[in-house]
Amino acid sequence: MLEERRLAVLQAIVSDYVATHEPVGSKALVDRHQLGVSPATIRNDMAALEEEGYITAPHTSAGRIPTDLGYRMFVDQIAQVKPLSAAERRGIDRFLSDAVDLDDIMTRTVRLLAQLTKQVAVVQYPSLSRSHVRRIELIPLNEHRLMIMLIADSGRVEQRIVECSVSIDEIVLADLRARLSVAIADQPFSSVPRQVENIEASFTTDNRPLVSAVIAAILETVTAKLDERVVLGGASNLARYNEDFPMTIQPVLEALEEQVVLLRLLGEVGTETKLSVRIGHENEVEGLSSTSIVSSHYAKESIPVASLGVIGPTNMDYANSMSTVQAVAQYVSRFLSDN
Amino acid sequence: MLEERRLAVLQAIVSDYVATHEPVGSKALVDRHQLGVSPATIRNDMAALEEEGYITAPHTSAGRIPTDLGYRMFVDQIAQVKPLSAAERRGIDRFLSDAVDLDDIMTRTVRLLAQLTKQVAVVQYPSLSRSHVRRIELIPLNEHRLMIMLIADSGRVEQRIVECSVSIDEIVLADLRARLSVAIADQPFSSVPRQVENIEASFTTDNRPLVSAVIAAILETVTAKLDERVVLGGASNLARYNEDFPMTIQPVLEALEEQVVLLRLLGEVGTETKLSVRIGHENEVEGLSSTSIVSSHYAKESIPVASLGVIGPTNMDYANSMSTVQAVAQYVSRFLSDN
DNA sequence: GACTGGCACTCTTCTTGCCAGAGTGCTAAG
DNA sequence: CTTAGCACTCTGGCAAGAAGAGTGCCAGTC
Repeated sequence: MLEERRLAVLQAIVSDYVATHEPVGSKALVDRHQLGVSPATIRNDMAALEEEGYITAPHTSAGRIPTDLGYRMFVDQIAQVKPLSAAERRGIDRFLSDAVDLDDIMTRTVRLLAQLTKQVAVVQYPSLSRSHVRRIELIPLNEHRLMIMLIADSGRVEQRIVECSVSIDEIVLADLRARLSVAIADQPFSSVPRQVENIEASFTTDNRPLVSAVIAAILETVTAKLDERVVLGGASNLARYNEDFPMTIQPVLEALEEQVVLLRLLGEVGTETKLSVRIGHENEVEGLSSTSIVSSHYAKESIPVASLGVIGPTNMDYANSMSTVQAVAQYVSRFLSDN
Repeated sequence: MLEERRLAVLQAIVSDYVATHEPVGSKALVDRHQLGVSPATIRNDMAALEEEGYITAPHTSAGRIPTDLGYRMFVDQIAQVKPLSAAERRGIDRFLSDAVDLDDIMTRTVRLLAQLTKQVAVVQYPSLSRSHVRRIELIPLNEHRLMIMLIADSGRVEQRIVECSVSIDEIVLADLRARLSVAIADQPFSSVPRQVENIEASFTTDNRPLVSAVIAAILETVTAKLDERVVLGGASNLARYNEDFPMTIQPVLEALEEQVVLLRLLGEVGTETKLSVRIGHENEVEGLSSTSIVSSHYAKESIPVASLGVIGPTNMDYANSMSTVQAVAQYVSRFLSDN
């Protein structure tokens, strides 16, 4: 009974604080929740909870606010994520189903997330390292320049322009394209370096400059750009939580501009757990120690290909964020797989 | 003499205010600038300037701050934009010359601008309406889907996926591509709708579904996406001017997320004046009435193709912003033309 | 006629002191 | 284990006063 009620108290504190963003006191708690005991009892529980590190008091005579640990406990406790309403699901469905291509899906997803959660949203493009090459094209642009296009089965397209000192021979190019196509089409991107390594040797030395330039560019693309792209949305929602953390908006904005940081935030794709919540200092990126990240993988044909999520203040509405992120991830997965 | 000194006073007020962001009084003015007259004289001039609407006093006994009109006068007065230092120019050159393709140029440019001006930077991709088609490709992806690629002479690439109910015949596709290529290659994008309108008729009815789907997609791309792309950078600089305008950051962030708004901000490309400054309420976008925009066209081979610029508080350092924007625009123009 | 010094006046901002309110911790009793 | 009561502490808001900054105006000077 005791343990049980303490948990209830913690939950009540978190949900009240999340709603009001103000320290919550013992009296307010018994008023707003049916706990069946008096404020004094709650106070004892609160003292215990504070002792254990789940909540803290900003000063002697304010109410309590949850610590990161308290949020963590709260989040872990919500084992079952509450499902979205039918209307919300329909909204998501409608909004995403108008998308015409991958770029469009990504843009719409990020808007959707930002709008539904009122937080900053981040969506990662399907990782090349988890995709297969669908097609490669070499398109001559002029005498000395050509464009390489790599199309992934996820719909993602990478292009790159190659400058070549010698003039480009269309026949050689077609030959090269054919060989490349045989070597890497339908292969995972991760195997591309291995697959192309012998191609250069099969051309005459005359054509080597062109071939090696192309291959170098391909290698660069598949290695450097492997996970690179992310889109960001809803930055204006940051302004709202200025109210609570006046100081912290700058580092957050800075971090958001760094793609690398964003990618780290979304975390490694491939762990089994789908929905992940990182609270406050649990994420090691400096400048974001007072923000929480709720993220999830999304998949194409049941294989996780990338992550998406939202970033907000630690006192955000976890229940809502978690269910929204999960639902959106599911819808995106379905759309990718259907295509 | 009288008129002349008033102008000097206005200039002094603007430059002091821009530097300190605090109302500037008569005493401070004579201390920091060699005006050769006493504070009392300055006060008379200030009263006159206030009368004419160039400056205003936040309250009875604070110094004066420039009005939008005052900034306007100040900006118009700086006819000759001061050139950047050699070191700065070298920095720009070095940073941009590493760019490998158009995307890269755009990304680097926006970073450069944000960094040099400490403001929010916006760069528009070369407008399709000012570009010519260099090449068109139709790439089959599978039985029912193909990708259209339109490559502009500016290096910009637009791609789009087309879904087709009938299965795609490679021979027809090659034929279509050839005809499209003849029709629109080296033509301005604006003429594409006219050039393709008769192509459909030259195919047998069997192939019409495919052909019309492709043509519809092309039309959509060249019309809807004509000026669409912009990149944004340095949003974290917004946080800094939170200090002065605590309330206004939210609408600004919101406006920045709307591409349409950004495009309107950068203004129509094609007017003769290169460097443009819009101050405060001079720009009609709501929510940005306390920001100024310094923008410039950039060109490819002397034909202006798009704009770039910075957005900042009205009390920004105009001299620096103007010279930086101008210099960066020149460099970008050179890079585009050299390629 | 243009400039200057002086002076009264007006505001803001900072500090101080004070009071009310909220919330706690503790103790003693049910 | 729970509850009521009470003393204690801390914040936040408000008012009053002092200091500082800057202006406007007037009378005098070059």
